[in-house]
Amino acid sequence: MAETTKIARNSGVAVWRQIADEIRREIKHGHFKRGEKLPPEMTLAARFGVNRHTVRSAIAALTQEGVLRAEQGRGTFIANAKRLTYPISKRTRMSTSLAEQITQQERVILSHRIEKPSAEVAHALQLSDENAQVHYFETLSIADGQPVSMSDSWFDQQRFPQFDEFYKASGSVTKALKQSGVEDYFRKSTLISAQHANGQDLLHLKLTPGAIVLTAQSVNVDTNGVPVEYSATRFAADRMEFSIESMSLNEE
Amino acid sequence: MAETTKIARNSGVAVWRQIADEIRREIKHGHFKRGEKLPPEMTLAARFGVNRHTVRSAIAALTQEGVLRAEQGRGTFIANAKRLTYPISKRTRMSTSLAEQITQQERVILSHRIEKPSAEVAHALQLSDENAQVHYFETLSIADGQPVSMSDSWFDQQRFPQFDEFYKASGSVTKALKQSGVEDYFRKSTLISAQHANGQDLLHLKLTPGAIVLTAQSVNVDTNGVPVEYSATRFAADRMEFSIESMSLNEE
DNA sequence: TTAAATTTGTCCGTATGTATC
DNA sequence: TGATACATACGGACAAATTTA
Repeated sequence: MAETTKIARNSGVAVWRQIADEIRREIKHGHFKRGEKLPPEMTLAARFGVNRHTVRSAIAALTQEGVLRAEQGRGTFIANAKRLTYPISKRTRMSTSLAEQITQQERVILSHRIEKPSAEVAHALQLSDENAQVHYFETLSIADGQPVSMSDSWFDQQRFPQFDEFYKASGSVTKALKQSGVEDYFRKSTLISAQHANGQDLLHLKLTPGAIVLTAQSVNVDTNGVPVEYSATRFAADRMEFSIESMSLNEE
Repeated sequence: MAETTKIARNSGVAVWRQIADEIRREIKHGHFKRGEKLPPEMTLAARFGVNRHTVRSAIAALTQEGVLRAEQGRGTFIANAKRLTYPISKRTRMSTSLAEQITQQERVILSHRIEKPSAEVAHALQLSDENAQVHYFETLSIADGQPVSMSDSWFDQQRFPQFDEFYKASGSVTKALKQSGVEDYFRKSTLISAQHANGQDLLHLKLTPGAIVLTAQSVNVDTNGVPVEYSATRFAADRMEFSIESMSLNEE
């Protein structure tokens, strides 16, 4: 309650930054529990003896760091930290890889359409036919009620004409591919990058502006080495990390 | 010059967001070259018919996305995009993996000390001795004059007592390990995550607040499977991506 | 069910500081 | 040294979302 914290004016360090540092320190030292509400902006402004906007700058910085999460009308909350681990291995299956870490998971197909592949997709799926068509799916993965990833995936429509029916019926890529005649498949290559969340990500993954998404672009192939799926999945970076066990990785 | 762009007030979309979207669009459509200076805030404010602070909000959002880069006293510049690809494979060597993509590279040892391993480091290096000591190195990697990664790495000091001398002399982990009796070594596991850059990152990697770092924590083992190096490397996410070729990855 | 209060979000305006040219 | 341009901080007003009475 008391204005115990000293804010140094004209010290070379911006006031908003000092406030952010202090709030971060207090969270770290357990003054707040995860999920708990931070005092309102006006209260903090009074406590630190600054304008509300200065507090807002500090909160904005901490939000961006992933330390806080603000919700209009409700308040500002202490974000929780722990990440799920997603193993990237030859036989990674979305549905089984997280099973041990969570109690409940769900996959929602947001949209599906048949389209002409972009150059990127055609190259990944090795489609040389001028008239090639692909199934395009946009899916959302939810673990324990919280969205963790959004995925764009493409499948050869000529080779798998009924794939969409199978996929929609079973909700499983593995099952749909099996019904389409692909007994088994493997992850061939994965490209990992990170960028800021875009509008779509913010909406579906329930992120705040400034949040980070970890992107994995992967090509899955059948037992003959022919690509069957190309996908680009965007994970909420504060909820997920990737692990690669490479004792039998390629030499090169 | 003319105020051609329409800003819709009370449209449900914040004005600063509309301006950010418009500037992003113009950059994407080539209205500006990479490295070129954006018009001053006041000019943009006049063009869009808004207050300077509203333009600042838009610029802040784009800075955070990595689209722009503001420098006090100089101006705001269009950031450049293209990423280097870092292959994560069983025999990845920092010094050789990027050789084809860049013309010049350098590695600087920022600091070295002998310390007691943290629980995390002891576990990774499988050091059970109570009195274990490790070499700790902080290094900076530079490609074509631009910093790309910062690394913390640890080596068993008891097993490799002269490692620091060898490393400092050769500047190569591979050579220093060889001189220490390790003929060959392999990447055993890698953990990848992404977070916002901290103060150290901002300084050494020359990033702006809000920038993203891609983190790879990896354990390297000798031919007997005994850990020889544990490292945590932070890459500037806008300059690097990871690739994993997994035709011979683990089954599990 | 409604209305008021609370809390965060947006936008404007002004003043001053700091860094660069 | 002065002009330019970004950074910080203050103040006020209203909007939007949620919770409380």
